[in-house]
Amino acid sequence: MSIPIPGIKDISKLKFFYGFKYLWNPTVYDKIFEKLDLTKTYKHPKELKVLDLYPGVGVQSAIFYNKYTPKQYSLIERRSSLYKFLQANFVDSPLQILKKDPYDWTTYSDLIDKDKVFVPEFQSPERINDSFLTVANVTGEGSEGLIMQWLSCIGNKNWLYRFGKMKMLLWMPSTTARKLLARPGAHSRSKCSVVREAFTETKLIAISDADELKGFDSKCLEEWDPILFSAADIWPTKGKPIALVEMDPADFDFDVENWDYVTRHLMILKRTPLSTVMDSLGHGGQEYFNSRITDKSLLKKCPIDLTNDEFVYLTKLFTEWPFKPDILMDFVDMYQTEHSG
DNA sequence: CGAATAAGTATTGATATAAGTAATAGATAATGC
DNA sequence: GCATTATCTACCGACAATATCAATACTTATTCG
Repeated sequence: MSIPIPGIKDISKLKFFYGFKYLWNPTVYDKIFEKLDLTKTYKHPKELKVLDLYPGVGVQSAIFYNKYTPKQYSLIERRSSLYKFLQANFVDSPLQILKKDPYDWTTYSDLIDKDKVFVPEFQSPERINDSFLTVANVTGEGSEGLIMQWLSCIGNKNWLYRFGKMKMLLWMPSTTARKLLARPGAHSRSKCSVVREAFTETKLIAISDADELKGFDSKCLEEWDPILFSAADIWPTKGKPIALVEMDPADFDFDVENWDYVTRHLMILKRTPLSTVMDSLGHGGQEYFNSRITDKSLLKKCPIDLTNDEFVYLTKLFTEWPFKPDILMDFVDMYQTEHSG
């Protein structure tokens, strides 16, 4: 018995979407799931537990369940109009609808540790966890910060990432996807691009506006070959385009705290050559790094041009620096006026 | 030379930065009579 | 049915700073009749 998929007729009656957007067209979902080829990772879908964050109208949730019938499928949806919609559409369905806020850290500790309503299995990081998947829709223009926080959880191996290399399927605004996926030297290369490069293997899977592809690396696009659909396939239709990204945690081995300090401070002056920018890591940094960096061509590069491997190399030099500043003392206080005096 | 064009550069305005989300108002739904 | 109360969503106020980037206006340099 399959779960009925909510149609656009009903979806469009809903008033509030909280600035989020949802793909509703099942045809596009068919293409997406065909492309994702999830059974490659999840050989035994019957053992799979899925956490669905901000499922919204639940079209994807229903299609996913019908396709794979996982062991457990939990939707975390707090916003009342959407929660009610899910309740109404999925009565007596195996989908578990929980009225909790995906933004709150306590939601997860309650779910997993306290109430044990959704308990994922830990798997060692040799491979992608094949019994635990998270899908999320964070397409709200104002919620970009949440994605970035989740990403840093991969680096800290906390939050849901304490259960190993958990794959995440993540809907986000196209502009966010562009920033995340930017390669060295690209216009939108930023700290978060480096974070993504350092901790994950990430692919663009689908996007709601072909024009947006201009902002992505053409070599990568060839490899990803994302599915293009249209604004008419999403609801609400107005607003900025959205993108689906597949994010797998990757192996990394470096001091995350120092690396974070180095990348953050260098990327502030991302178009200034290393030969002159290194003082931003601390007094005397320029002298130190100029003497330590043997490769002259690296000194000519700017932070925006650096790969993560190069950032890791700089981090190594940084940790070896006898006069390096105390990175724990590093809170950038923009509004110093409040405290001086 | 001196006018036309090319190249350089100062000025302005827009956008992104990082990454716990402040607060309060004003509309809608629920309640009570 | 209607007034009152409770609940819910919408307001980017702290980017009250800085760098970069694109567009434009304005100088200076170069070409060539």
